[in-house]
Amino acid sequence: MHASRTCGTRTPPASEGLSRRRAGRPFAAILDKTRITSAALEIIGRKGYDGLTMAGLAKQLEVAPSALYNHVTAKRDVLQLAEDHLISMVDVSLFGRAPWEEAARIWAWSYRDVFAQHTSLIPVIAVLPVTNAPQTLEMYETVTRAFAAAGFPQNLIVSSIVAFESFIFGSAYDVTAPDDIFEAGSTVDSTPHFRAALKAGRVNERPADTAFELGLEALIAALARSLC
Amino acid sequence: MHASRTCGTRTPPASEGLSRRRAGRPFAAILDKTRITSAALEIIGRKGYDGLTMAGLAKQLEVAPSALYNHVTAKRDVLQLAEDHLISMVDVSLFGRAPWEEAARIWAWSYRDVFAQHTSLIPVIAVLPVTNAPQTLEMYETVTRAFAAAGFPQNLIVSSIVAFESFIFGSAYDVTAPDDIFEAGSTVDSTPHFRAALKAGRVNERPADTAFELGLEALIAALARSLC
DNA sequence: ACCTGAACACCGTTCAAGT
DNA sequence: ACCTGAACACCGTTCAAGT
Repeated sequence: MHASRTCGTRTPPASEGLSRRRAGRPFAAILDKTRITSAALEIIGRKGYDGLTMAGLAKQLEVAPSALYNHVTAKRDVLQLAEDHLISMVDVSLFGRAPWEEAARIWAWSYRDVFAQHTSLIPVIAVLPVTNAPQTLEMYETVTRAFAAAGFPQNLIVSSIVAFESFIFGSAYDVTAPDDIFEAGSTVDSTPHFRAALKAGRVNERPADTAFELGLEALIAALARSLC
Repeated sequence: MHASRTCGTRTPPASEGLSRRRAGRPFAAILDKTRITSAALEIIGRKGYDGLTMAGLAKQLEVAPSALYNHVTAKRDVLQLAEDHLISMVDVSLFGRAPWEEAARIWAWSYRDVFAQHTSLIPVIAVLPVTNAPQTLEMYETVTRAFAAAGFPQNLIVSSIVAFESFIFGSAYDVTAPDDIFEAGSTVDSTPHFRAALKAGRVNERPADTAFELGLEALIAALARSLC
């Protein structure tokens, strides 16, 4: 992966011209979607979503920015490629091998954790047609099969998945919230009830986890009822 | 509101120089946060979040772009002002006047509807310290008081509100998803279970509403149990 | 078919200068 | 105190030209 950094001691000769391999044939393709995706993920991991620019991506790939547009039609495409790769990191391994509740629990937690580190992609996935996202489609297939096998009524499966996902995406944002997000800060306290509840609820040093568990277990428990 | 459009037939004299009122005193302030907020909301409503630029905002206010920076430190501030105004449109009127379940239901639906029209502000609110958002703080106070009055254990209130909000924000995105988001489109169908479930679940022409109701009622039902 | 180089039409933000 | 005008350091994207 990303061979351009720290690969041995190779120091690219700055003034020797292009060092790119060229076959005898007219052209050796330099770019493809796979290389673009992994370079994009590398940059996002290192500098965040705001640090991902088409110019920076091109630089990482040692290519002119305009060259990218031979493989993607817009920056949005790059984000969609990254998103689909991210989905493959979600843990669906327990579906079909453990009770439905337990498999859904592991799936939801890992789904949230993956996107908590990439909240900028949430607006992308939320509107992304799965047509262009094979990994995403595969996840839906796996989850659907498990829900059906667990005894869910056929007509409730997609709605249930969407409900889970909505909660997961919203909760992913919550993970990234600053610790002092609820600090009222005013000298005069016009929100005594809220402040008291805030104090009483601070039992965990990871409040986002407490809220996620509460909501997730509520969803699982209520949906499990439509099984029998 | 926004007096600069269609106010009578006033045609501003283009070549007569500044027509801005100036008192005898050194200066008449032209900008303030209120004017900036309402102008921003007007632009967002007309052209969406992507259409909101500092230059466009300045133009709407008949001012140089740099003038804005006397009142806000960055564009983020403008978005936070808009967000706080949006919160005041959420319906909290039933809290304290109706059973907890019913009040929470109305609150959640209106909260989702408001942000479904402004999904671009979700990343803003999710990380916005309430210190700078008086309306948001007021909503939390109202909701907290009602939850406490309904008999919620003090230490669960904030987590419950956060769980609701997470589900609401995620669901707001879902409203904006294109209708064909789940169209697999491939000739060979590698996702038969998912496709079948999709077909069976399409009972409503507003699938986002079906999923939201399912999840919301699950949350309400499960949380109501911690009351008694 | 695929890449380069130059250009276009924007962005948000800063800052000296004015009043 | 608050505004203007000019400038800065970027953006994403297009397109004629090369090979």
